[in-house]
Amino acid sequence: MNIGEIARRSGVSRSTVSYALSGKRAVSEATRQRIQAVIDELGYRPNAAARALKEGRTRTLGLVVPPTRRRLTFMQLEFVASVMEAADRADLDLLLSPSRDDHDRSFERIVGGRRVDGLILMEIRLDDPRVTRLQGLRLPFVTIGRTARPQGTCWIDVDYATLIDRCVNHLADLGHRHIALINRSAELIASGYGPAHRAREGFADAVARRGVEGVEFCCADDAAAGETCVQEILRAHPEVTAITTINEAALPGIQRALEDAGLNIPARFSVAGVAARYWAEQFHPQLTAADVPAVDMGATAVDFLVERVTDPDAPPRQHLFVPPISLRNSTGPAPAPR
Amino acid sequence: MNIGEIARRSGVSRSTVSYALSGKRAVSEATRQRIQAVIDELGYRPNAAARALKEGRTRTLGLVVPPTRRRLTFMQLEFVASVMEAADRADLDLLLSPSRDDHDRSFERIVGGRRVDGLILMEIRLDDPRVTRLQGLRLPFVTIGRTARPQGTCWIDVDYATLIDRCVNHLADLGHRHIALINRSAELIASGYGPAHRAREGFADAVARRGVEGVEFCCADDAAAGETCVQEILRAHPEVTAITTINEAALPGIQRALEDAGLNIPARFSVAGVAARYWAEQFHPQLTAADVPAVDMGATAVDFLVERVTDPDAPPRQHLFVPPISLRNSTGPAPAPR
DNA sequence: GAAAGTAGGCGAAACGATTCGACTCGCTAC
DNA sequence: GTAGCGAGTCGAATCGTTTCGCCTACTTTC
Repeated sequence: MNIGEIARRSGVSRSTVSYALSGKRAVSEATRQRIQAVIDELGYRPNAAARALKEGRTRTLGLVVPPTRRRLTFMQLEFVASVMEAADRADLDLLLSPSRDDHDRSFERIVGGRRVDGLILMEIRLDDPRVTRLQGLRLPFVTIGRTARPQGTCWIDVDYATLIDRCVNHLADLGHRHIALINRSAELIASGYGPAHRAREGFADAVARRGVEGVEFCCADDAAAGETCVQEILRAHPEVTAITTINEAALPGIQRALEDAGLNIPARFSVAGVAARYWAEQFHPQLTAADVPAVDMGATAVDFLVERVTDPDAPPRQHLFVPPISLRNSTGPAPAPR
Repeated sequence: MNIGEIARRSGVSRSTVSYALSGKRAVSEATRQRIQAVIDELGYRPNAAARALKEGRTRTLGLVVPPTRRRLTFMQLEFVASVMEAADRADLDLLLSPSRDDHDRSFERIVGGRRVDGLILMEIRLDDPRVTRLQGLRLPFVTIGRTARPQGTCWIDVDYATLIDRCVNHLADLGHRHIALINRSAELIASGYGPAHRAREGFADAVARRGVEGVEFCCADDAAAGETCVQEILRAHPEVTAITTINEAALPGIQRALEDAGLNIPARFSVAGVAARYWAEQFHPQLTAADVPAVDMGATAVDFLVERVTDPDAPPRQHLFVPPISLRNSTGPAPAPR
């Protein structure tokens, strides 16, 4: 069921069929219709491999996701889903690669075998081997998150520093004087994970500027860790009346620990974070949070990448998302000191 | 950077390079090493499109996931992740397609363009157009879930009927006499979604056999729906003392509504469900549930599919997962009637 | 009415791999 | 001494497209 068969049955040459399909040269309306009729009847679609070979492009994008030993966060999940749909809208296929490093098997397969026209990389570290690898290969890519020197590359990112700054300001405005930051895990920070570093910096700056006292805690990405982390905070820093966090996965545990400690939210304790909107709304009370626009981000990443694929010499585009804080029900005035 | 370049630089023909790489014919150790040295130096990897064209197979699997307007459940997410890793282990690439129907663009692209050697289909309906389409095309596939007549096809599924049966039995053993089933959404049931239908049947059979009273409620896949659903149950059926559910996403709302109604779990009310283990453990108290083995399922699906791709004439394999119920802290003896 | 242009079509050469048949050695067996 | 065989290699065909150059008619233009 190839183009030759279509050509034979419609009594024209293979090239005519090709031109009828692509429209790159004139084909008389009569033959075009004849060809189309045969194609419809036989349900022909050009073979992707042959086309890729000839054209030198695969019409496929790659999405490099972190291997799931560490579970995906809701934000990441939403992002993956939105990339999938954006690629679909652009009539591009999406190849998934679970890789953290440039030597991982699937990364090697996809990049070495030239299976994709461009790549979207998630979970970028400040110093990321995949980025340097791809730069050497002149394979277009967009990173979600920035490396330490992001000037020449194409990226989108969430401005965690500013978001945490806003959370701190919001809490300080409400009268809180002792605020804790629940960051991501210590390993993640040690591995140079940008958002965790930038949240840390934003927090330090904000508490300094507002003259409030801030303490930072690292916390693994799950509810149990969130629970023990809050217990630890309450024990070591009983003066703390508000928490801000970028650790989505810890939220259920944070909430539970506060509840168990009898600290009603928001009357006795406030929580303000950065999270996917859906996730923030699952909480009780619903979480005052900067809603990370994962869906927009996915669409933007695909847009940037497509642009880069079609015109590799265009200056790389970059976008920093700074979503506003949605005021919900988890923050309130600081309780009167006892 | 193609095989011809490698051949030129190592002073042999292209075919010799190919044989040196594949080992399908003898190549003297000396030339093999010479070729390998050139390859290592230049970092050559065979072009996937050319290879696919010649070999007639793409070394790629397709995973058809439901479009995300309706959000993926945790179980589905875990499944996708595990398929991704299993494919990677088998040295196969994974193409993602967000399609519900056989006419969806990406389904058409992937299937029509012969981009994959086989497909894994999620969210199978009892009567699914994609299945009939693929059967006509002789393209290997594995379904997650079964159609109404699954005899000739290759599938894996979770035995929701039996699991709900076990939940009901567990609750009945604890003395509960009025049990509610919180099923998935009414639309899903109307569209012929197997798990929801089979849960319904399993529930009906089990309550009949145990002689307890059962009521079934449909519920959309989110916390808010779960909350109102429980409120409705408590209003319309105040005699109910236990809930069983396959609706993962509703769990936070179920829990919250019971809490707000002052019904302590498990002292005053019991909940037993079917859920991803991680999700079940996030609850408070942790949920007594049949832990759906999403990771095993992903690996099995890939195994079955690979087997079918390599030997299309082998009888199609099938597997019904019946995970045991993990007793956690959300079920207890029925409260004494007031 | 010849030159020039255009619409419509065809054939063949790519793209980069794999694989089949054929060829040349050197060795063994009779 | 020659037939047979296996190891090692090469050339050419092939997979299914796209695209370039060329060719033929037919129209237009002066």
